[in-house]
Amino acid sequence: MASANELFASLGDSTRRAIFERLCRAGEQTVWMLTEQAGVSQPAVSKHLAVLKHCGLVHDRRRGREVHYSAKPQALSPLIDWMNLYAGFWRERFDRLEDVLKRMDQ
Amino acid sequence: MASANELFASLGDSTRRAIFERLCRAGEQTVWMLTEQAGVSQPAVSKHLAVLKHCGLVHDRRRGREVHYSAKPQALSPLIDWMNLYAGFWRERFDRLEDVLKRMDQ
DNA sequence: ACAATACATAACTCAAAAGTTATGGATTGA
DNA sequence: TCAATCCATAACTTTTGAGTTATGTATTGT
Repeated sequence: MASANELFASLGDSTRRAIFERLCRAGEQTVWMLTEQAGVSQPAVSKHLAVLKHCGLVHDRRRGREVHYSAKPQALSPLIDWMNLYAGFWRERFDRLEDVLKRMDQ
Repeated sequence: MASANELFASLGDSTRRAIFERLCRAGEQTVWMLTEQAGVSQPAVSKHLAVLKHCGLVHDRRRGREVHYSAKPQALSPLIDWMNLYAGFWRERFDRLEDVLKRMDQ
């Protein structure tokens, strides 16, 4: 499980976060599909994906010469924990979110 | 209100996040108190505080020649919204999958 | 008034990382 | 088998930003 530190650093880059968001919204995507809309070169996208993969935010599935990436939002849970700790005020909103994440673990 | 982008970038630096965490835990602190435990120089701390202030994560209160900084965790709310959004996408798909599985049982 | 303290800003250095092009390995289709 | 495609890695360049030292601006105490 990645640390909150790694997760914040990972999602701190806007290009990388856009890739993660697209995987969340549009589901599984090949590297080429991601490259088409990322605004950067294919190697740049591959490097971002490697970073995301390193902290568990994405999963890759090889099919022939294509590699399909998908989001793993469960990996966000250390961030949820961090927020829970430092933003106690917003308890109610967190409780709903925690339920979601618990179901994700199963 | 700062964007999720700015917040992620702000908290992506570990020194800066340590400062924010200390303000959350220990309450109001002067720049000097923060410098003593930050492991970096006073100007570095001031710059981090400026970044945190720019996205609303801290508030400063001048008292004579001291400046007291305090955390404003409410500023984290765009991050909470972001998490709710992207964990929510996952939940939707989970629900759809559940529906599919239920129909398969029948 | 003057020295000392607290902080911010300026100017700069330097390292990390985001980007590039070039290339290699694996797979598919002809 | 051979050209084309998909992706990753290597090598390199460039930019960003975190750190430094030096200095400026208030404010306090004597």
